[in-house]
Amino acid sequence: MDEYNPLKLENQICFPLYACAKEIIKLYKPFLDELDLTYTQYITMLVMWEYKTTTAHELGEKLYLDSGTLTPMLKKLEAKGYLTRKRSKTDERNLDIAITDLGMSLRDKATSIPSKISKCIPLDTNKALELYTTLNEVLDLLKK
Amino acid sequence: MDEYNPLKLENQICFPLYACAKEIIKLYKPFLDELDLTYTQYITMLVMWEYKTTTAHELGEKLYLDSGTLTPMLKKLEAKGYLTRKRSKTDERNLDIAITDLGMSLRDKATSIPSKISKCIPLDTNKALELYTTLNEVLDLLKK
DNA sequence: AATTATTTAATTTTATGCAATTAAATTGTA
DNA sequence: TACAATTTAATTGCATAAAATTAAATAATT
Repeated sequence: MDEYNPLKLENQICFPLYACAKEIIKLYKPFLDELDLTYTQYITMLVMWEYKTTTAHELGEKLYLDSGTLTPMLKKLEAKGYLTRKRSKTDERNLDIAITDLGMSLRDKATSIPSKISKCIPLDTNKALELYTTLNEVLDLLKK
Repeated sequence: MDEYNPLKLENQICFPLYACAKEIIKLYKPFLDELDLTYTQYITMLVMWEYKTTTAHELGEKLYLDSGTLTPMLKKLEAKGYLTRKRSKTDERNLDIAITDLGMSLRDKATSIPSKISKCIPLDTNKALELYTTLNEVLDLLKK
């Protein structure tokens, strides 16, 4: 019997998380291709569909992304006509982001994605619920 | 009471996974900096410490990485003197990877990392065990 | 009012990550 | 033996991702 080896790939908490995240994001690809969105653009649109307006800073906090990733990506979404970027009137350091009608109309095409993805993931509903509850908890606690 | 909205960020299975993976990999940064390894280089060394020799192809399968990511990274690890890259004698399409003594000596410095990381992650041992058991199961099932 | 500190987006650099293509080697088959 | 199909690493192009730096604007302090 081998001794427990903490340096084994599968015994580290990071690796299954890392690999699983990549593999599951890959599942979204064919569906997102139909919407001409990359994965990061998709999660950005998820926030925009829900809140309609926000700031670059707030988006970064919600998505765990910094301006180095956000800035060029938001410019692309603006170029596609899905949102607008505008300096805030009250504090010009802030960048206000607002969804457009075109961006809002994309939402209908996206509603079917979550259920399609669920079918591709080999986890029963309870296990899946438990999984993302745990992960959301960890995320929350890591923030502090 | 709001209706359940599957398009909410936190209700998608992908997002907590994606964000959690990123945040947790970030925790490794200070420890890996001491070893002059990036995260992907670290998980590559985890495999090398365990198996000593392998091929580029096998590494890709274990780490869920393709040659576009592996090739330049393996060259960097070779440049640091931690491993060697050599065409296989029996099949020159294969690239044999072998750990060096210098690479092997790195292992001692890495043994303390997993326990240090565990202390940074707000999850009790059982919950953590359950988490990566579930994730490893999903990974396994996704392969089929 | 002037100066300093803070906040924020943008920029730069380095490292993944992945799809698509290429090129070399091997295998299978007629 | 030839030749087509397959396998594999390498290359290319594009999109993140994160750290470090820069620059602009605002807030705080004296």
